[in-house]
Amino acid sequence: MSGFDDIPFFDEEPAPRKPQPPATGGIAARAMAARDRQQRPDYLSGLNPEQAEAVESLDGPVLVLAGAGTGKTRVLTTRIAHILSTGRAFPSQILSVTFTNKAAREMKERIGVLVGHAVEGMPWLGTFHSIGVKLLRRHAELVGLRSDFTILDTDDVIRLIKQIIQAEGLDDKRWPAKQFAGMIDGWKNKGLDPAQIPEGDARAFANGKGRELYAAYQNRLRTLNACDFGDLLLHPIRMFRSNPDVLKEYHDKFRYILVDEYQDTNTAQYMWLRLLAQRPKGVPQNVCCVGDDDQSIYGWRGAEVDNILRFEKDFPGAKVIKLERNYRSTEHILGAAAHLIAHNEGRLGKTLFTERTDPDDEKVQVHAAWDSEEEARAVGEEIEQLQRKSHKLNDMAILVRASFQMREFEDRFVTLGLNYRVIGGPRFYERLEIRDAMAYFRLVCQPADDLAFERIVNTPKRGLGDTTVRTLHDYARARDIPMLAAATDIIGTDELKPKARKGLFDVVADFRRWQGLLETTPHTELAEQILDESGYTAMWQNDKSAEAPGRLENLKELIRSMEAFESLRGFLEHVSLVMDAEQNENLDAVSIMTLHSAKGLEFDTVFLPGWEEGLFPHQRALDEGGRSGLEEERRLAYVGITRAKHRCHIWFVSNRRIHGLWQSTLPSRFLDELPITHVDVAESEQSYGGYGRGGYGQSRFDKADPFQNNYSTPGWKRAQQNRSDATRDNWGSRSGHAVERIGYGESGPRSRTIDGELVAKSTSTEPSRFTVGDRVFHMKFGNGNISAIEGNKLTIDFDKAGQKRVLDGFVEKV
DNA sequence: TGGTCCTCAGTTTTT
DNA sequence: CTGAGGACCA
Repeated sequence: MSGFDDIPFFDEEPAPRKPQPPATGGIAARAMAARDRQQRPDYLSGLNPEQAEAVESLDGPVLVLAGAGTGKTRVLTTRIAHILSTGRAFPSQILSVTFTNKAAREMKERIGVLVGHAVEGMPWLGTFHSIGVKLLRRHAELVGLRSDFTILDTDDVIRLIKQIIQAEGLDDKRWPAKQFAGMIDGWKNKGLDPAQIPEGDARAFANGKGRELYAAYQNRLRTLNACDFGDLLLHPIRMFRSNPDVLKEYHDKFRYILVDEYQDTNTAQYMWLRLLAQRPKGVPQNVCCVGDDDQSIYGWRGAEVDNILRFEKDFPGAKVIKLERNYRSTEHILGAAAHLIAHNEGRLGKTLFTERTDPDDEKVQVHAAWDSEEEARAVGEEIEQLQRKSHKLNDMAILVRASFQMREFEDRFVTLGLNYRVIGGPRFYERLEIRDAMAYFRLVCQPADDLAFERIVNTPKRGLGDTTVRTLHDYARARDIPMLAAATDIIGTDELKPKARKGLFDVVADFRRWQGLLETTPHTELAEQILDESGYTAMWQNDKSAEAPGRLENLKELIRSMEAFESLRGFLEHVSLVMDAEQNENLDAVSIMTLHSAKGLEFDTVFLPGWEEGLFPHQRALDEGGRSGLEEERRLAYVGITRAKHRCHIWFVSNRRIHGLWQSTLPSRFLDELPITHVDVAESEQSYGGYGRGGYGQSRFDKADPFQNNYSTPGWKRAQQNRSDATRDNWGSRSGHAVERIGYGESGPRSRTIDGELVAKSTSTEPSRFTVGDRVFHMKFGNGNISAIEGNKLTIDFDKAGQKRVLDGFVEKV
């Protein structure tokens, strides 16, 4: 390597004020390094020995196995600061990859703080995808694109695929575009071209046309000058493979490579990294990957834990550093988490420990509730109690397995007047009105963006229905021109009816005018003008529906958020990659989110509701993922527990409403995998009965608490047995215990209570043992009369609880 | 073209 | 039970 100034890139920073980076391994470098070791700079002083080693091992491959709360981000950022301040590389010579924009943003901030003075940029710190875009914009022509290609999001992709399926003369109902989009995504995650996909996969869709459709889709993307998210990884890989000279430029350029959350990389990302990390024999591969195999929870979307497990083979001579000293949680929380995760096989094996022990630290609490309503109520009460002891709501979080669980908490918090915020719900940029507006902007910047054209050509209504659009589409395809251009042509002919022609004429004129203003008018102003002149704003102003005002407000917000950008183009690029909008952090509120979105976060108090078989671990994970599915669920549980700093409260319920029907549930097997030494079973003052309090009968907890005798009540033991049985057929065994009785009615069908589908199907043909008008008793709702029967689903008018629908296994004739 | 009815499905999510 | 998406009719 001769240096950096002969690398022909123009966006790199000018000559540094700091010391010149000497050639690696040079005498000066070693002297400087020695000096730095003697006078350890500030930023190194707070590190523990393992962290310091991870930061200072700069030559050769390094794998940092960073357990939860062990200072992973700190190591990464300090390592970069160290590289910079020892003059080993310029910011532009460090490639640093994260998975989310948020992680990238945080790293930039923290590096800035560490280095003190302004570090220009870190132009190559970003997500795999944003770095992919950057590479592609420079070398687009090498993969058959123009550098102004557009990036399609999921919605665009689905619409495009739908068109392709229809164009093939296939029934798009039988072969849903969404499903195929998922398949393509899966293939791209694995780095597969149409030619490379497995024969079985190719046959599985559309009577064996899978491969053909995938190829057609790629062709279509190329004509549209567009990429989907997968292409942002695959195109650079293709480009590097077929242009070794270009790859070499980047080899010379990137002196250090860092990868965050390595356990989440998929095969394509892995190939990408391998390519960039290649070095001639004898040249050290300065790759540093940071991750935690125990926190790999994205297998279902293509992440390969294997990548991290295989690191030492992939990068010979790699140094592996484990960070196990935890700075986040109490010993009880760590003890519980460690014991749980130890049930997984195929781990690299870390055990977190902490040096702080405080006898006042609370153990992990396990609570039982009668049903999910009570669960929400009780959690709400706990939160209020903590609040009274002046704990901040911001320090509390409810982490659920599936988003439908959020609703009951939200309902409850609304009635309590408790502030909450839902993290991860539908996103700002995915809203209808925002996407419409964006389509207008896209088409102004990108006249060839047919998907944008089709989206808004008749929004607001301009009398341009399906027929017109199809005519335009065919016209454009036949001549291989964009649809907007086709529209321009076609209005000069008499191919359209006068009404459509007029409408189209106006649209074309509008866009031509806006395009003309692109360079001269400030972009926020132009954006507003576009929305007004197109009639889009008016469309919502005239809309009387309840959402309309909100939508208008969102449009204003959209314009406002554009102010931070220099141009419409810059804004569009940002949005296509960064779909998140910032949350209001000033409000003190409880966070509600899924376990998946909680990864990387921490809270003083964490509530983990819904620890029941079938929900957590999720039935589908077990059915589809088998053993590895179960292990991933267990890692998810591990992630959940390790989010907590001081208090971790786990809940399970006996009855949960699934698809509108009340079903009885069994405690999660994960509860049994917690160590009793670090866990307390919460004894609650209040009745677990909920409705039962009023005298409909006793809650099962009045008689038997499943936690008595260290989790060894007969019911629970039996539940354990049933679960571990390979055959799911022995549901007949039962005793007088309440748990059993609820789930498997005396003479009811032999069906699994957790799995709603099985229950529903297995009985649909059998005649019901009940008839309308029967007087029945239900454990939760008490007495009532049957008013309707559908298969095994009963509609019952309860005396006190009102009308409910329940499964027949839950009630008895009186 | 717009609204209403019906059917169907129903984990997790980033880019 | 809910929400989405499609079919169907005015």
